[in-house]
Amino acid sequence: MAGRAAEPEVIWARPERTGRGPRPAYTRADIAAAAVRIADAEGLDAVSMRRVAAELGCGTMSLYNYVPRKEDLYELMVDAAGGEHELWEPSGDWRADMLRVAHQTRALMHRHPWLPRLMSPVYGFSPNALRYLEHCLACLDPLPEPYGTKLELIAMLNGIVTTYVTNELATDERTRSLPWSQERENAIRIAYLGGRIATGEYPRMAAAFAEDAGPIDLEAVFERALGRMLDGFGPRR
Amino acid sequence: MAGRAAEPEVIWARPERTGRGPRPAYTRADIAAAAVRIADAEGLDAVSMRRVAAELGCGTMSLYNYVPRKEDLYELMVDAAGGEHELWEPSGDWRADMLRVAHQTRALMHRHPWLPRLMSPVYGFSPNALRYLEHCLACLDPLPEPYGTKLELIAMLNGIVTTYVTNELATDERTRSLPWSQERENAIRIAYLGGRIATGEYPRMAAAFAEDAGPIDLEAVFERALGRMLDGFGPRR
DNA sequence: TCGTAGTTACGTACACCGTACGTAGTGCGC
DNA sequence: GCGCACTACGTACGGTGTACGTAACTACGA
Repeated sequence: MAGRAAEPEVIWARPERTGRGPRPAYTRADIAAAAVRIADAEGLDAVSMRRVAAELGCGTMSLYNYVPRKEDLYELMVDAAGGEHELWEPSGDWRADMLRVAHQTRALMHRHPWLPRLMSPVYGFSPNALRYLEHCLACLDPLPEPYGTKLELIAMLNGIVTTYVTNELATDERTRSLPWSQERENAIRIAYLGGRIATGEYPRMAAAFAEDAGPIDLEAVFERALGRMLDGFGPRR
Repeated sequence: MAGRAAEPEVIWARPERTGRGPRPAYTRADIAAAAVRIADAEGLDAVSMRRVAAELGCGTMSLYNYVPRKEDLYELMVDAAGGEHELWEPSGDWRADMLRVAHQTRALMHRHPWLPRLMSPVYGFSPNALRYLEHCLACLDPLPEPYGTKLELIAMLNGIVTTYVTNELATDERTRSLPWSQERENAIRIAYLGGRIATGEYPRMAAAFAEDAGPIDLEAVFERALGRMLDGFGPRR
């Protein structure tokens, strides 16, 4: 009694099972899986404590025995998704390996479109985050730089992937979600933008739109961004 | 009657004033300013339709005359913050100018810590976003690349700034928010991480932490990231 | 072996959220 | 001057996170 002590600790620091009392009906993995299932099928906003509890088949407040705050539920989800990273024996070519990491992360985020929104702090040292980091560092073994630099590289890689995938997803979303037909939405946008540009206040924007290099290949843009970033590291040039 | 047509359009495409009926009591700028004031003082989560209406001194539902959905309120906020960008006559050195842009954006985000969270799609063509883009393009005039490449550069710059500031803010937040004293929180984290590392499963992570190059200088990390990114562009090397 | 303390489970309740809808009043364009 | 499009705003609905109280259960210390 006397108020259960609120625990600010990282969820990974508290043991999943303490030994006292009846054995918990679910594991953290169960809970994470349920939340991920909902988020995949109905979007992140559908993930509420009530909904997850219903998916598990337990009372809403029972969830709070496993997850002190909703934020921690999110951490469980991110970790579960991170577990889908398949790791491999480093090839010896750190550049190729890091490109492969980036593409895998991108695929992961496309499979779980809610991931980017939950990844604001680069990584929270969840079990699978540690596995992932260790793997990246292993891939970077051939790179003659201190670990500090390697961690910077990894952070930057994750940042770029997150940024680009977020953009891709936003574009997808925009074209899919509204039944006001994409053409109508686009027409409105173009009309507005065209009107703005026609004022002559933005000559370079006008030129950029006039340039019109056909439909932009987002995949290629992603590739170029990665390449340029990795060029910034590597053996002293 | 017959249901007011829900309007999916971008808020910037609808005129602020139509001419008919009583003149609106507030301008979009008033509303944006109120929301920004609240977000700055009490955090983004304190920005609710009710709260903003109260700040303005009007009824909650009156806000919906100006802003069809809450999401549009966010757009107003982002645009208002974007208006704080001070633009200058390009120096002729595009690299220096872009660094200056980056630092200014970073400062802006530190002044308005809620900004990164609202900037998921790189930019939504709000009035101030257009001003900003045009200015960046002007700074990039000396760079002999097509506009497509320049836009990629700008997107990447914004992405990196957002990523790094998000990290900085998360760190700040973590150290500030909880009165459980930062030492306690840190101690728990270190203990957990140390325990994990001690298992020997993560030898490179262990080495990375052992490297211990003193307290990390986030500012310097930011600078290096920018430099490396800009190196990826520039005259053919 | 047996209390008892620490857990699990979960229903109820509260304060808050976004916003659909209806109604009343206002002032411009025809 | 009429009518209509607009502003203003109160009420209400279905949702949210979660504090708190209670009952059942089990592993440990005596």
